[in-house]
Amino acid sequence: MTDNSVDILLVEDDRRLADLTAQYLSQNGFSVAVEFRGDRAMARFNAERPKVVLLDLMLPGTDGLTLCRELRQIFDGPILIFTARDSDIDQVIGLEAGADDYVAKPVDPMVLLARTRALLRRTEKTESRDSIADICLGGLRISDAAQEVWLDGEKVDLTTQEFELLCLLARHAGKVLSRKEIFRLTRGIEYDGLDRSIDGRISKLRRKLNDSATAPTRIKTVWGKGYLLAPDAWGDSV
Amino acid sequence: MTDNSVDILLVEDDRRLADLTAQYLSQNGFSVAVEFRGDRAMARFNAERPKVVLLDLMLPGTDGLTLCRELRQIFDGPILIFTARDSDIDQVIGLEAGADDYVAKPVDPMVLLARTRALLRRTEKTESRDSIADICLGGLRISDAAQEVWLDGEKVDLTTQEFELLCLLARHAGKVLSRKEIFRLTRGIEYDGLDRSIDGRISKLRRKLNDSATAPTRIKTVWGKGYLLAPDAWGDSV
DNA sequence: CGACATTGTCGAAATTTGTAAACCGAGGGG
DNA sequence: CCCCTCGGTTTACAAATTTCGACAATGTCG
Repeated sequence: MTDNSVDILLVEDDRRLADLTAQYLSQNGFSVAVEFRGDRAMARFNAERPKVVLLDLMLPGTDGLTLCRELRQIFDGPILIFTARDSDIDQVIGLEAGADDYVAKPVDPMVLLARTRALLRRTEKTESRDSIADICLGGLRISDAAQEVWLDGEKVDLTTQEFELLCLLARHAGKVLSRKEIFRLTRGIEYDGLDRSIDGRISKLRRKLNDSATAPTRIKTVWGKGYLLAPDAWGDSV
Repeated sequence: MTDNSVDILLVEDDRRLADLTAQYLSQNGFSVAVEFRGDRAMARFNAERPKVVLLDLMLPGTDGLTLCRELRQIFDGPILIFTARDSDIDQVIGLEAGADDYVAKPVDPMVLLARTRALLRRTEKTESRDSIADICLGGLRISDAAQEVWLDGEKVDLTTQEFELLCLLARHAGKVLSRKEIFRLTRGIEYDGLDRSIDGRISKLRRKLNDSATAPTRIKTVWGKGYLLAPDAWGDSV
């Protein structure tokens, strides 16, 4: 899944600084991709799939803060803002925009490295849920390897896309996934805001899993947000 | 939810600064415990079980850095160091010692708050999986995981927003929440002062929970302030 | 008791979702 | 090559949910 992706996406318009920083990070074991323009950053993010994003705020094209908010919609990993704008209120705004850290320029690359490491230390600890054996939730068993799903001992016949969607929801059981995220993670393209294919697939999935839209026990709708797979709310293990 | 534990443990020997900081954090919805001595910090941590630790480095008793490393052995949650020692190398050492963030004194409490929130945002996202205890108040049971509400054994059918609102009130049961706060926490936008959607939702919630506006037993109106969810054993004095 | 501010409730308009039916393109026989 | 099937997408419309303003009811203060 997350194979040929770089570790760090560095969004910075000052090329000399960007090169220096990238070089330092590379020397310390990270693979780095550099993007100079704000308006290309999202596309670049999609292409590179980095673990961390280091973001300058003053960018040609899109504003860095806007970028941060957009990124946050589809990216769970750490975002670090580093910028010349350094007032207290700027920091607060940056952090409220969804950034994990905010450092003022000029910044010693060593500090940037230490902070990046601190962020990764925190996120990598929890992200060990990628390619495991089976996922079991209530009467549901999802075999990732065999691409099969069993419900209360009965095998459920799902199409490829239905299976992908169920897997995705299961891997993030209990968390709401927006259509935007679902689009990105299953098809790698941007959600245009009016596509209904996800809804249709959810509808079919619900039928096959004996679930209903009005009183769902497994796949729940969070109005205005997205869908979520309920974790084992059915009594057994906690 | 974790109940009788505080949100934040503040370890700081300057009492005036500690009080000021603690007060500011309290005003913004966090419960805070303050510890002045480094050598008592570990014991205090065990007693309080906070979600976050804010740590000064210059302390009587144990050194802050040592404390940080020890703490890290038994504590997975966020540790934020804030100190007067501010060289780049100090930062790196602090972060390598296991801290999640490092800010230089003097620091605006607003910034400290924003950074604490950023840290909590990141850890709570992943920790919500195993701490899915239900909230129970009188005959009311709110299951955050399953997004379900039960009243006296009967399941109550709520919409997403109604559920969000009830959850919010329940998490702060006994505390008045202004429309401004409710707006910010449920929709992330500012309250314009004349929108009535909250009131409308409260109205519907009351009906579904068999509560009345004129003689409320659960959702009480605090005139000119906002709403609050009454814990069960309550008369009417506020 | 007014004058004013705040809250309760209703319903129309706008937004979002559920779902069935139409559509489309890629195989797979015949 | 044509026809058929199947998975997948798009369209269309109904249903559900939310927003937001109107207006009555209620509370506060002088």
